[in-house]
Amino acid sequence: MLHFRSGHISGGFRLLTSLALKTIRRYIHPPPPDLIATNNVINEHAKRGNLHLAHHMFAQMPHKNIFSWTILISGYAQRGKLEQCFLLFSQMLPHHRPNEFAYASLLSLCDHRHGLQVHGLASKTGFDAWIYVANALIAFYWKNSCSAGVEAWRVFQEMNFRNLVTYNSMIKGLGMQEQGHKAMILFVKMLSDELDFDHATLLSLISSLCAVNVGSEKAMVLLNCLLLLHCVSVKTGLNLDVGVATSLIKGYSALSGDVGACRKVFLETGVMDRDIVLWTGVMTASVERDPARVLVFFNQMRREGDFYPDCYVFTVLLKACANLVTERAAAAVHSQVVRAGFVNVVELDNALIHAYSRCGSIDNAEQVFYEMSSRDVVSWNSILKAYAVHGKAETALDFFRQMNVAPDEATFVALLSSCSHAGMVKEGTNVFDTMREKYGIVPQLDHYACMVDILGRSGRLSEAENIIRNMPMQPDSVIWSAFLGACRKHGETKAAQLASRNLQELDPDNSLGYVMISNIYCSANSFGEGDLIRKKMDKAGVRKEPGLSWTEVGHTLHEFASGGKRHPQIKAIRAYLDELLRQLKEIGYVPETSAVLFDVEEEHKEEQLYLHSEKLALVFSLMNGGDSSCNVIKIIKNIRICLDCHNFLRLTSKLLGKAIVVRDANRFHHFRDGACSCNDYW
DNA sequence: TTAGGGTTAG
Repeated sequence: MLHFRSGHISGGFRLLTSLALKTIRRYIHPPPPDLIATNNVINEHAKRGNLHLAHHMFAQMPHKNIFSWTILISGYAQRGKLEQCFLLFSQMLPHHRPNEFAYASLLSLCDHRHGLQVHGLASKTGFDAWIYVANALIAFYWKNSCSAGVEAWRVFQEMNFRNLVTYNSMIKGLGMQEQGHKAMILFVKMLSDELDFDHATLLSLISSLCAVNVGSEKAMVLLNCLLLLHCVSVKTGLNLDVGVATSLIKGYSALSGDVGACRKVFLETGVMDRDIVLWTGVMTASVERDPARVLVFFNQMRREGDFYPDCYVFTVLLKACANLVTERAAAAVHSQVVRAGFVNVVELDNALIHAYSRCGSIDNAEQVFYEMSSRDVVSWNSILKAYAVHGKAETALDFFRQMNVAPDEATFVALLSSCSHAGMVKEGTNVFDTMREKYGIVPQLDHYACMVDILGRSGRLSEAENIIRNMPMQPDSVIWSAFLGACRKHGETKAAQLASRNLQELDPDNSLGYVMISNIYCSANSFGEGDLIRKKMDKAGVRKEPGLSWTEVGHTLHEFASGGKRHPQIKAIRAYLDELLRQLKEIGYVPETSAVLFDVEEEHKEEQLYLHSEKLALVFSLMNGGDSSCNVIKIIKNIRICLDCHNFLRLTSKLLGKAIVVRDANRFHHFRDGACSCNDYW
């Protein structure tokens, strides 16, 4: 079928005439059967990626026709071999006029410069009006667009005839440029043009919705679009297509975080249809909210299908291990990665650095980083972030000086949080200035939050407040909670009231805005006012996150709640704890009763302190021989560690000569010989 | 023979 752009009618007509003549000639003088047979064999080899063999056969051919050349060019194009494609294309020119497939193949892998040359040549020969070439031009311009797709729109608008691929390419391109709402509008136009859509249309549309970077109001609109597209896919049966199902899973995960909806889409696919991409999609959807489920899915995938995990699967698995904070699982995945032969895969190594760091093993994270043959900005940011949360700010700053790739926004978040964890005001301020002046990176909310934390916690509250007042965007809840934390540390009740009010307004479900100010009042013995705040919080239906700790003994992760009433071994734990406390008191432990913020008698305050979840977890680990796989006792805690528990763990490490690592909500504390890596600044 | 689903720095 031929189609012409306006203004190219005469060129198109000449082309039509010449092609018609060629067709007639081919009819009168058909190519010999052996030529067709050889072309077919070369095509098979090229499609399967046996390009050496295909090229060898091509070179041996005494007579080649346009198909022989085009088949090989397409084969190289599909494997991304730009140089070979161009070489073949130019070698073909003296013998044959390139056809639309040659142009389209070439365009599919062109960079901007080469693509413009191909477009120029196609225009000269009139081939740019052919729908195959025009569609390929649309895809090319979206991929290489520097102007939000202006050129792609121009090609689209100048086409007299558009088909399914035209619309699919436009929708895909709009998605790539984060214009999902426009993709939906185009989909409606496509329907009004009475064009049928297919699985690729839905797939691109759904993906385009996830790519839009919007606030919460627009997220609702996008979620409604997703629900609509889900209905359309069910109605047409396209939800059974494995690609559509994968994009639906990603859509629900990104726009609603509804793990149940993701699982439902997954279960609707046929067991035999499931491929590794679908499995990766459903695992990724669970990795933040239900990381344990990722491991369940992984085992199910191995049982159900003949799949060998690839880099993507391993990367998601490692993220699940990081979120589960189990070094044993991370190390097991690491050994599988090595056995599967994945070496020097930068994304995988980055995920390993992150997983080891989050599981408390900075040494292993460091080792992975050292052994990488090439590192990208994520690798550097991952190790810098690791040093930040493990309290190694000097090392982070030193590594930054050695960084041989351009830093980005995340680099400076890592550096500023290093300084904030270590209380390094001068260095932090210097990093903040350098980022703007030397690297031209405009500070975002995260950077301002770090600066408020650095200045506020060091006691420079008025400077921190100035940052909040003068920042170019509206401060968010993270900024106010950093400021509120600083106010609590320095007993600044008045400033805390302001921060608390803002926090309650910006994040009404967050208990922090209530709990912190209530604690400030209680610390100042204003129990009445503290109680009032708690009542206000209850009335608003906001619940304080209960203090929980976890420790791994044997192969099981044990959970402890503050008070430990529900733990089956609580009697034995308390007996062990009493003896430990007696010995600790002998070496100078004094219960920090100011850490108990209720209006109760002193002796009851002590009693409450002793039952904090991390103390129970530590005792349980000691009673059961700790984690026998390593010499370190590791405890994970969901909220910030209190002053008394910090003292208790510091002295226990001295008394028993044991290393203890605690990860609280903010960072890691490495206790050894009576000292903590945070230098008691947290 | 053009388009078309999954990964890493919270």
